[in-house]
Amino acid sequence: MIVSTKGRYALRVMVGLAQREDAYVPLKEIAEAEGISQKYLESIMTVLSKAGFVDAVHGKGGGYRLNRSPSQYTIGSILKLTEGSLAAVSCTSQGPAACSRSTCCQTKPMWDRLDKMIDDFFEGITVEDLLKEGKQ
Amino acid sequence: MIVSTKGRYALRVMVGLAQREDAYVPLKEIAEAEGISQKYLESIMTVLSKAGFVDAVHGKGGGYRLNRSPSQYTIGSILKLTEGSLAAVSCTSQGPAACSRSTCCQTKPMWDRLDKMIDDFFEGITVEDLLKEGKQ
DNA sequence: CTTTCTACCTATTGACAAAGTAGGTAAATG
DNA sequence: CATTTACCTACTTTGTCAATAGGTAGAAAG
Repeated sequence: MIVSTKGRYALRVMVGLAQREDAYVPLKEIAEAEGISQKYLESIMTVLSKAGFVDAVHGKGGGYRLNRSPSQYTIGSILKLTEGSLAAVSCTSQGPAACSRSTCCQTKPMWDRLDKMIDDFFEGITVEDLLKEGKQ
Repeated sequence: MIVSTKGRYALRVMVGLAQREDAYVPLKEIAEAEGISQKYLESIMTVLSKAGFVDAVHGKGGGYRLNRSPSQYTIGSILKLTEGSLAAVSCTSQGPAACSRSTCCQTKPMWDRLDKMIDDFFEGITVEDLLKEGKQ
């Protein structure tokens, strides 16, 4: 599984917020609309908020909303934020966790190409694209 | 992580066996060459053997070898066998585990396209391709 | 026919992360 | 001040991956 529920929920929430345009939507409402546990969703919204992907306002009439146009959010940026990484295998990671055989491994170049392909895929889609897709 | 060590080890073993051509290579030798635990590798070789991907011969002079030309093995076929599935997300699975929102989910079409892209990628590469890649 | 080499089989363990839960604190509004 | 909301820290549960342990059975050589 390359993308866990965390990233998938985040995407659905972002598309949902895009549909609501400039309104502030409380967490409770998002959770119910998407069928996600409120408590679990909290941890996801915190990440989105801290990274500046959404505005958050306390108190009555508050909640979350996007702070840019849906076309300004790539799917890749949202997934990298919530998942940490989109690597299909651990082989391609750098630093201390790097594979000791990476210099001679005959499969490594393939993993690099796969990573590149997946990254291009997600960076080439925006929240706006998903919005439109649903309306067809 | 879309591909675990099981699948990655299996690929490396298949490429390794391809290099040895028609010789029977004992598990112990493969494990040492690839730096994989013998016992763990056993479970992988059993899968490859039962699926008819390799020939296995007992006793002295025995071991494992490929039973087709390296060009006859797609990477996709090996990974699907050892990993069970190459799905990037659980959303795209059919049957009882299917997502209840799949019919209305605005992200689902994207996951379907991703799965297709990944499948095409792996089905378009063979063990022979990886062999050549290492020699460049 | 016995020893050695090899594959094959079943079960168990440890580590880790994902997914979800619980209970409280702080800010904004009316 | 009361209500609504976001924010924070910690915990539990679950499941899978990765690896380990200890055997059985087949094939070949001496």
